[in-house]
Amino acid sequence: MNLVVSHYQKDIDMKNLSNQPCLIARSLALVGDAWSMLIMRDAHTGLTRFDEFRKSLQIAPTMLTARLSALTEDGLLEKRRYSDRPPRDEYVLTEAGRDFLPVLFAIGAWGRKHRGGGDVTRFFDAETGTEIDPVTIDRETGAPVGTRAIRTVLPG
Amino acid sequence: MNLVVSHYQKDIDMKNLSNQPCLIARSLALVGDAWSMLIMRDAHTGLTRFDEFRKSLQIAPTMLTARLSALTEDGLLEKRRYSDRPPRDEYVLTEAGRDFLPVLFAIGAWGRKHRGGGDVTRFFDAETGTEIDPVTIDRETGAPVGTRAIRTVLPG
DNA sequence: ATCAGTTACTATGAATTTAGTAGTAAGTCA
DNA sequence: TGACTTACTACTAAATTCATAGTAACTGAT
Repeated sequence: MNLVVSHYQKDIDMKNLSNQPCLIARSLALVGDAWSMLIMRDAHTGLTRFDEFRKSLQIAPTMLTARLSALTEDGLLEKRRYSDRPPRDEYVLTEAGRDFLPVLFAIGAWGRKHRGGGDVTRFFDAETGTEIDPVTIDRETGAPVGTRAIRTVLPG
Repeated sequence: MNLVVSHYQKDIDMKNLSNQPCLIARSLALVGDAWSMLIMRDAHTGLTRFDEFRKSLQIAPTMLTARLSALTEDGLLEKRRYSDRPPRDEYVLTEAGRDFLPVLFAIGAWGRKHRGGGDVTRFFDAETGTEIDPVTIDRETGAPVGTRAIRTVLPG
């Protein structure tokens, strides 16, 4: 009985982030936890295999299975067979997964400014050799986000 | 006893994201969960009071207390008394909190591209009236993140 | 003076999620 | 044959999250 009620609520629940008009909430429904973000980070550094993620993150295998499945289901990763015998799959970034990189860099830029210091991992442009300093701007005006007033328009 | 052990582990744990060299991990130690991100989103839309957040997010009060305390402790929000009688506090963004906006917009931009459709909340530049289209670029080269090869340099 | 209403919480216990360890399936390699 | 690899699943314990109810300290209306 409880299960029925709970299941019903889950389907129509206003809190279900995926159905909200706010795109931030919708995105967070998929990657709104640290493990998923860190898996995306590692995928961007080239990791593809279960054990690579497990060793890098020191994550429990049950959690890793759950997150990789969810990210695959949600279209950020793709499961690809790299060996038939023994059967082995790896997880590679999809286009949506690759598009997630700016989010990671924006988070990293915030961390550099507000949680920097000590030994940190740094990123350089491979062509110019300069350190990457990510800024999020509005493509239209070129103004960095946060430097101008914003008008929010709700749907409906 | 359990408390002592658990506290000790928390301080030296290699998994403690706050002490990692990766700035993404360090940041996620503070805001690596959906509630914290959504609170930051709401704070940016002008919400400051406990009940405003609670009603907007439909979050359990225990959770909200915990998140607001953590965000305050971590320097993204500041607790400010707005009434002495009765004693009432509100939570306002600090500079670090305000600097978090680009992260939210980067997440929203990803959502618009990959989870868009239906009714969505939109943002416009108050001056020009054009819709904001966030892009994260490297300040030095001007190249959007993800369009060029990156060299990662680990510390040590 | 009393009583409903507001705001910002805390208390409590149940439900759910996460964590950690061990074990398994399907192989390969020496 | 036996050790090793890889990608998991099973299982239990621990921790977190959730929902609901209740409390503290008022204000403002009758």
